[in-house]
Amino acid sequence: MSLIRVTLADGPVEVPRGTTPREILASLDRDAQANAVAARVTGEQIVGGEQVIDLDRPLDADVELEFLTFDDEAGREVYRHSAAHVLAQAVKRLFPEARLAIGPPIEEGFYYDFDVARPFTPEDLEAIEGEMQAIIKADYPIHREAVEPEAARHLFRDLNEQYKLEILDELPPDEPVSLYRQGEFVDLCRGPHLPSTGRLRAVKLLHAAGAYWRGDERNPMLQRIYGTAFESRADLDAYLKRLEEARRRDHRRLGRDLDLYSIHDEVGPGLVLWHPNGGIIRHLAEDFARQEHLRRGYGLVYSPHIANRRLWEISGHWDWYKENMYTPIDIDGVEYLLKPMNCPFHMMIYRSRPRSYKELPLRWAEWGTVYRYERSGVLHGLLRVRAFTQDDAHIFCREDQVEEVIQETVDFARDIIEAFGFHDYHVRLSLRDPETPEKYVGSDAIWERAEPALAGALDRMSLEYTPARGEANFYGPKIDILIRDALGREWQGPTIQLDFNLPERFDLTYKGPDNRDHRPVMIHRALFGSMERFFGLLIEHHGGAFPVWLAPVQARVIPIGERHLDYARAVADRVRAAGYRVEVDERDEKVGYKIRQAQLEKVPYMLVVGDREQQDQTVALRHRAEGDLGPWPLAEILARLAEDLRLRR
RNA sequence: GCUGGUGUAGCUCAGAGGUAGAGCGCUGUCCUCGUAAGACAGAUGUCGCCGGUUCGAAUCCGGCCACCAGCUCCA
Repeated sequence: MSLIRVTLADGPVEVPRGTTPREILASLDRDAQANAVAARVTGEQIVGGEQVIDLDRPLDADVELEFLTFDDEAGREVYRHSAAHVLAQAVKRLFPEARLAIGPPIEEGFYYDFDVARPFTPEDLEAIEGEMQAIIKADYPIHREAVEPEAARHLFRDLNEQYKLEILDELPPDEPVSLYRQGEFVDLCRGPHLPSTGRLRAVKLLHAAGAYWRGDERNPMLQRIYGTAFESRADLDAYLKRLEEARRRDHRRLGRDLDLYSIHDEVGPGLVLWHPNGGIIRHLAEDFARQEHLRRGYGLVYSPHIANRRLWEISGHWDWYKENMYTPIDIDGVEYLLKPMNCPFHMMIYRSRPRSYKELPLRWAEWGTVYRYERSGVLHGLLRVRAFTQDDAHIFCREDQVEEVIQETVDFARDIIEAFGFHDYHVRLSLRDPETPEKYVGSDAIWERAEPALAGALDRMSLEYTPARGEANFYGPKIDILIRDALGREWQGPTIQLDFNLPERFDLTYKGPDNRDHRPVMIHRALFGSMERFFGLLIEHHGGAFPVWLAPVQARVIPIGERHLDYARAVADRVRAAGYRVEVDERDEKVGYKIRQAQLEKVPYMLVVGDREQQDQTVALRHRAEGDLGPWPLAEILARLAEDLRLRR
């Protein structure tokens, strides 16, 4: 019998060919045995160099072997993928006519899609979850089986699993496919999986929702069941609790509780009213950003909210963006359209006179309010609305300036979002899909120069990013910065997009040193993205407890009794004179009541004044998070506020 | 737009064919108070909208609107 060499974390071992990871695991300690969910093998003879495999998959080459647990992302995926199979098995038992689609693990759990005659009810989910528990208890071994595609096709044809057949049709016809069996259940699946269903410890179904087959709305709608799975009941409970806490940070709830903004049927869905508390934050954010723009060489421009339909025909929006635009307004027999974007106006400014290479790059910014028709089901608080203000800008430059301009702009974007406390964001480089060049405008040559220029700029800044093939706009590649909301969903914030289309359509040119006309490269960019969305994300990021520089009320003076009112007002006057937003709670209530109010409103500082403070000319300082800080001279409080402002705390 | 769910006081929610309820908040009066809710009293309202069934509809039926979760799409 031939031996293979398996290298574990603590050194190599020689084992007979065909030994399984599980057999090797048997020689390790109990914890390792209890925690392993799958194995990762690395080696020259492994397809792709490394692979995650079942614990029962025989090894037939020299490999490095690493056991994966739930704590490894890959291990977690295996665990949850197996949970999805248990879900499918339970559904097949209770609803034999259900057709299986797909059931992958996702970031925080798993789902499985089914084609069923009637959608699942909450009661169905309970029953299914019960059946899953029975399947877990039965501890069916999970077997992998490699078969020829034709055999698999037979099997699924007999089982009437049309979606599995569709998937089979897209797999390479001459490579074996893998089937996974547990009890009476069989699924077409690449795996890997847990050794047995009993290995699952805490599983919970969360909700059901419709989802189109293959994510295409022309396809039939399937019923998707979402669930999650953890290694222990306690971890599952902790996760559910975290979801609950996230709900408390939801900007829609805080927006109302903190009186920041509102949306009304009478105004219209997706149309936001900013209240004074939200308005001051927006004002401060815009003010800060505007200063930064000027400092970085931007010009400020303004444009109207409507424009002649002809402009949108030139820009191409009328052709390819029509479904997002509102119906025309008739003015003296001419059609005008509400702007869904600001760019055409900036094109016209560029074109308003001849341009020289000497004046490039030109950077023009506008806080432009745009109007887009969004389908009714997609609106979401401040994060997805129908009228929003972009901190839009267009940069016109020569091709040789692209990389530098991109770099400067990414840098600007980071400075802005980090100033607001966002340090955990995700950069995505959206590239074209070279398979479908017909979907993009601009020559191959320009794409081939531009894409590496974007990547190069990110590399030079040592920024980690995810390249995304096929995510580019049809008019050019882009860099997006994604920010998470309270529930972990990612939203596009800053975006920097190259545009090969509009300079062409508007026939923009500049005179080069050769005295000939050249086409400028145009870059769209928005750093907040939209003020509405950014505000929504800002609310969730801080849980409503805005940093001092943004807090609508920075300090509230709380007099203990009526006789301290004059002193309270005097304190407030001095704080206000120093430039802060301060108010006095003059209501005839107990201190505890007023403090509770201020805490709930997340006012950063409470300045409590009574006999002692009045006597000593001090203030009893309380911070919303740190609590009672004792007596402070006013001058020191002002110094502390100044320091908070400086550090954007 | 699609699938499912939900719309009752400002908020959170109970009520399920017989004339609208709680807590918080709000208003008033009293209390003059030392770090997250003082006491008492009062007012909350087109039960999302329109239509139907019924002697009678918040409740049953139909249509519409909005919201929530997901899908598709996107700043």
